[in-house]
Amino acid sequence: MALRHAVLAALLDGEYSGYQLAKVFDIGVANFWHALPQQLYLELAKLEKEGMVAGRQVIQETRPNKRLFKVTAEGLAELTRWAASAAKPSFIRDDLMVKVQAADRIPAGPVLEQLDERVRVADAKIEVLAKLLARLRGELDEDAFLREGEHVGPYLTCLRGLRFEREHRDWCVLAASVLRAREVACTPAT
Amino acid sequence: MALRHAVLAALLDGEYSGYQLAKVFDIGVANFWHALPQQLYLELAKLEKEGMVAGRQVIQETRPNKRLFKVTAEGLAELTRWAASAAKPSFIRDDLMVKVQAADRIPAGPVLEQLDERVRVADAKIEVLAKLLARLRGELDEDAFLREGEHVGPYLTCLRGLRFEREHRDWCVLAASVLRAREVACTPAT
DNA sequence: TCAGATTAGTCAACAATCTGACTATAGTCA
DNA sequence: TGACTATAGTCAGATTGTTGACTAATCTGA
Repeated sequence: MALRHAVLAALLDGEYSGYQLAKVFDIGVANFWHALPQQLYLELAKLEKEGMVAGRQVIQETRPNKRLFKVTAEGLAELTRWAASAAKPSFIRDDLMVKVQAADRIPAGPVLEQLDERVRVADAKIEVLAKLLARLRGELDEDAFLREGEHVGPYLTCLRGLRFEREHRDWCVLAASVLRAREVACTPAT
Repeated sequence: MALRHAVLAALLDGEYSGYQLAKVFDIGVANFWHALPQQLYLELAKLEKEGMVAGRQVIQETRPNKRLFKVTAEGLAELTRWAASAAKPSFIRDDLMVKVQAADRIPAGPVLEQLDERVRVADAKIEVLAKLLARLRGELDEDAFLREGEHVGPYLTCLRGLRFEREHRDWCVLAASVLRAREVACTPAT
């Protein structure tokens, strides 16, 4: 039950509507906690009922109205309490790695295509994250920001996301080249 | 519904009982697909009912009896079919990253302790994975194994696991040192 | 002007996962 | 002898997460 805490942590950045939160989640928080918009709306509703977040209606003329949420003192207390309790070990789920695990027993072709596609997706993600980090840093260089910048938390987690994507990308390139070389070695007639 | 495929991929290695599979999962497959023993037993039962795996009873005298499972032709076909369908994007869940995200708004002390603990856990995991890779490699060096070795799939996925752990470790060290430096800078009286 | 995208959000049904307790037998160590 | 660990596996119940459809307004481009 840590989605609630991921939501609270994301809302520390400022006031967001459910819709905006979904966007923010997708580029930032999704690096360590993936969630669908539906989950977020539901979780925000629960958190509001429990007094962890406070919502306020914003009437808009050119857009549908929305409700902005911010973390209450109680929400911050809950986050603090939770942060002090033991963390569960991290875990990854990755279909593609399952496929690579089996790649020397099943046709490698489709897996190779998916590895290539992943490289493209990772490259795009790397670009987005690099830009986001530059924006968070502002005028400062990385060392200075880590020493003195505001909101170093989101910066650190995005940095982890960036490094993860780079590693992931490099591994996909390696795996694809290894499997490709072996495919050629096995079926020289193709 | 990819746990079934992770189980099939793991069983390609050889015949395992549910209990053994749980062990194998924990060190190898858990790098990209985490599952509890209960899930595995359940999934094996389902897969057997559908003819994807075949179980055979092994009577033991010094241990409780067990059932060993292997992938059937039908199971391999299902795995092949699935491997050719589109992979979902990978996702991570990590409590500790959520805590770091919030670390500049809540007391950082407990988070720092957990980061240190993570470094220890990651170091242990790195050692286990390095040994596992050396065992899989046998006499060959890495390049040679990737070119000619048998079962390159599990090798590649373990390699990804090792790299992930190293990155994770390094990031935890960085995050802890950044947060620690800032804590000292903020509260010089402590 | 009409289709499609964007903003903003909701709901129900279903599938997957986790928690925690449970049964057994055999081996080890003090 | 009694406690603890390892092997081997099962079950029910609760929580979480996913799928897919739905409402409704406005804005954008062909």
